[in-house]
This record gives sequence, structure tokens and C-alpha cells, in this order.
Amino acid sequence: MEDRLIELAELFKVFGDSTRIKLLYTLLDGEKNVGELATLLSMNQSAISHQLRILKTSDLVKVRRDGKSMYYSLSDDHVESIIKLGMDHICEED
Amino acid sequence: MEDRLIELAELFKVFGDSTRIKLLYTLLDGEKNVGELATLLSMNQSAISHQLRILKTSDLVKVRRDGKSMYYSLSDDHVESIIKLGMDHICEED
DNA sequence: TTAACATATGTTCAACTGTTCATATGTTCA
DNA sequence: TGAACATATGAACAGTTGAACATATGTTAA
Repeated sequence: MEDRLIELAELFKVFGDSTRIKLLYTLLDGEKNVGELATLLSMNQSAISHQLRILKTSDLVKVRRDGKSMYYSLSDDHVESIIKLGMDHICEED
Repeated sequence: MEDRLIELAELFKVFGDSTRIKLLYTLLDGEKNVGELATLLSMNQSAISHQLRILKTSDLVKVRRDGKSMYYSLSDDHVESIIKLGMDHICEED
């Protein structure tokens, strides 16, 4: 069980960064390429790319290429569930 | 929305540490005092105390005093839901 | 092939984080 | 009151992290 808990912490660590949460949240609305994401988040391309790689490694997003662009999207709807549950917790706190 | 997402990241950050996840997981089983938690996690009292403080500040646990001991417990069952959902995600990945 | 574009990657650095050690606070009981 | 116990807190240190910059890779179209 210890190992699973460590793995669980790793998962939450990925959600535990505002840039990555913003990326995931933005992708709830559908796939987007790196440039679009950088614009939407007002951050430079490199930072976005680095964070997308972490999300990809964690299997939270998937990618497809279309010409010069790479289109990222959520890899399954667990991501949405987790974000929503977290939001529930936050909203109940008032 | 940006602010909420930042707050959400803060919440997940708290779950994103193996010591804290272990503490929360251990508390699923009911309230425990600091010494018990330190023993169960094989960690020193100070480290446990520091992490409990973070959990407390985030309103994930609550405390009551009983004599010399401080008994910690989960503050609501959202914590359990979030842990379970995270586990679901991990277990489906095979 | 070459220029222009889109994205990825390597490196560096400042900021943050978790643990440990030492010590302070608070409680009980003799 | 004072000793023993339980927990909290402060400081210090090593390890980690995210962003920025520079540059590499890969794709398209001329």
C-alpha cells in the first residue's frame, strides 16, 4: 500500500501546480496546440512545452501532430472528475 | 476563474506529498495522536507535526486535545473521495 | 535545398520544500 | 512547584522545482 500512496502523491503533485492545472482546465474545452495554450495562459512557449511534457509523462494528456502543430488533449475523463471534485471541496469551504 | 484554479492547485499540492498522503490515508481509519502517527509512519515526531500543521492549515484535518495528546482526524469526507478517485485513476492505468 | 514556422530540449538559477536538530510550549501528576 | 511527557515551533540545510533563455529538431512550402 505504501507504494500506491507514493504513486498517488506523484499524481497529485502533477495537479499541484497552477500552470499545469490551468492547462488541464483549458483542455476540458477541447484539444489545443502549444501556441494556443501559450497565448491563452500568457506564458512563453518553452514553459508551456515543459509542463505539457510532464502532463504527457503522467498520461494526463495525449498528443497528435497536425502539420507543424502539436495538438494536446486530455487522455481520459478521470482528469475532469478530479478537477471537479477538487472544486467541490474548495467551494464548500465558505 | 484564474484565482480558483490557483486555489485548486494549492489544494492538490497538499495532497502531492507522500508523507501527507500517508497521514491522510492513515486517518481514514479514525483519529490518531501525533505519537501514533509518527510510529505508524516510522518518522520522527517533528516531521509529522510539521506536516500535520500544513494539513490543518488547509482544513483537511481537525484536532482535539486529550490530556497531553493531540488527536487528529479528517475534517470532512471530501478527503476520502479525493483519495479514492486518485486511486481509481492509478489502478486503471494498467 | 532553404527559409520560416512550431515545438522540444538542455541549462541555469532563484525560489520553494521537507526533514532534522534543538528548543519552547503546554499538560499531568506526584 | 518540578519532573516527565506530548506536541509545536524555529532555524538550517540539502534537494527539488518552475521559468527563462538559447538552441535543436522537425515540418511545410517555395
